[in-house]
Amino acid sequence: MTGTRPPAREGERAAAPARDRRTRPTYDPSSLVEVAARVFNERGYDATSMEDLSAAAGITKSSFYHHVRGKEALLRAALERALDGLFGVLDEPAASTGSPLTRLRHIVRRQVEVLVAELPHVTLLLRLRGNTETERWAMARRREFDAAIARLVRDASAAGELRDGLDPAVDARLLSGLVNSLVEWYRPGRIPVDALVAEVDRMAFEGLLAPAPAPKRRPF
Amino acid sequence: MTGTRPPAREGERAAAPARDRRTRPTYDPSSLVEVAARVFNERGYDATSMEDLSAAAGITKSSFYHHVRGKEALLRAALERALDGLFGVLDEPAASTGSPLTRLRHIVRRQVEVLVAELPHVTLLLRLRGNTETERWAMARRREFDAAIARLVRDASAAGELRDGLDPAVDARLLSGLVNSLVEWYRPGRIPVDALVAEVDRMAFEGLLAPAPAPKRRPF
DNA sequence: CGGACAGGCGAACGATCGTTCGGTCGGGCG
DNA sequence: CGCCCGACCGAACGATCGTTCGCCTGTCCG
Repeated sequence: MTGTRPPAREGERAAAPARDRRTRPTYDPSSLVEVAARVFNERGYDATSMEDLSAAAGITKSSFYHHVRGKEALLRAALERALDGLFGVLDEPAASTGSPLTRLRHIVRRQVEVLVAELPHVTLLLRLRGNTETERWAMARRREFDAAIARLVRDASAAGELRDGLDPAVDARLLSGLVNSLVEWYRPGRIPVDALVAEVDRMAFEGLLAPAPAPKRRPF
Repeated sequence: MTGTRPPAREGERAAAPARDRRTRPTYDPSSLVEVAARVFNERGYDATSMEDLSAAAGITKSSFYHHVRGKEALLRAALERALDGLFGVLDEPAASTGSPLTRLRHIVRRQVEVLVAELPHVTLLLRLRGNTETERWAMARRREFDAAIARLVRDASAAGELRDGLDPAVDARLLSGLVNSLVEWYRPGRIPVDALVAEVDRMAFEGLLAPAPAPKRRPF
């Protein structure tokens, strides 16, 4: 990191609890994970120093180590939260009842909601490069999730519920890519979550195009 | 980088030209940029050391500096190549003739082709965090490109060429996200480029769903 | 009142980072 | 031949990294 640092937004330090000091649980582990995930996403995991993290929490680097085992432990905690959210969707009853297409659409819609609810943690998950054992573990779990989606797309295609002439393997990738790309631009509060869910669902399954005025297909 | 390194694939060093040494232009700048872009993508820019880069080129770190100004210069060169490819699409005649929808579809299809042709460089561009001045410059240029897409989506929507009830701003983001997500999984040779282009186009504009057997809309 | 203790701090550790420097080697050319 | 110069290298630079250590300070409990 010889490079000049980004502007380092105002009040970044203010993330610390507003307790006027010297009251009991100043920093609980889970709130520190949240702070860490946010800074990891701003700078990238590798470019984030423990100094950056402790400063964002409002204490010095050495104090920070009283609450946290290390940098990689913070990463793992954040990634677990993301993965728990995603796999939780697969465990819902609606994820395994009905036609493949019905289940797929339900999972996609819920996946969008989890992405928004756990935005920093899922963002972190989607940007891993696999440099440490922790990262490779999380990437493997993420691949399992994607594989579940891919299986559903394949089943829906086999059941004739998807457009003809498409490659289910490619479409599964594109579908995941479409959903996951949310983390690159969505910020809470800009648009309501249910509107976002509807927009993603319609684009993925119905496309952007206006319906043809006089459909040539299946003329009767 | 305290973490254990990824397996470091076989023959990574073999990227160096097979010249049996001591012949003239052993390493030209542009091939080194290519090597660097590849390693940057594998490890992430910040996690990549000059040692990693020089080893991938087959020479020592100090020798590497005879061919290259520095780490950030390599990044800039790679990013320029990506941006030149993308903006080149906007300059094509077909990008400014015809209806907004026609122009949009052409740009999207060409954008996919550029992504594939310049896969490592565009991948690098899409993963920037903005830690250095070079990164922030490239991110700004990338935003200009995305803004051009967003403008076309808005125009197509205003012309009634897109499905009703959609938010053009959101759809532009989703469309870019869909296309850009290619860099996360596409590898050359797996599927032909034109098949990929067709698949992206159909998913984005027509959706995954099979057409309804008896269309209720516009019954005559 | 006193000792335990958690929270916080400055200073320092070994490692690794990007970069520089001085020097060796060997083919091309006057 | 002798000189030059580009390719290459080992060693070292200051900076910064993640992590540890010893110490101080207030608070709570017995």
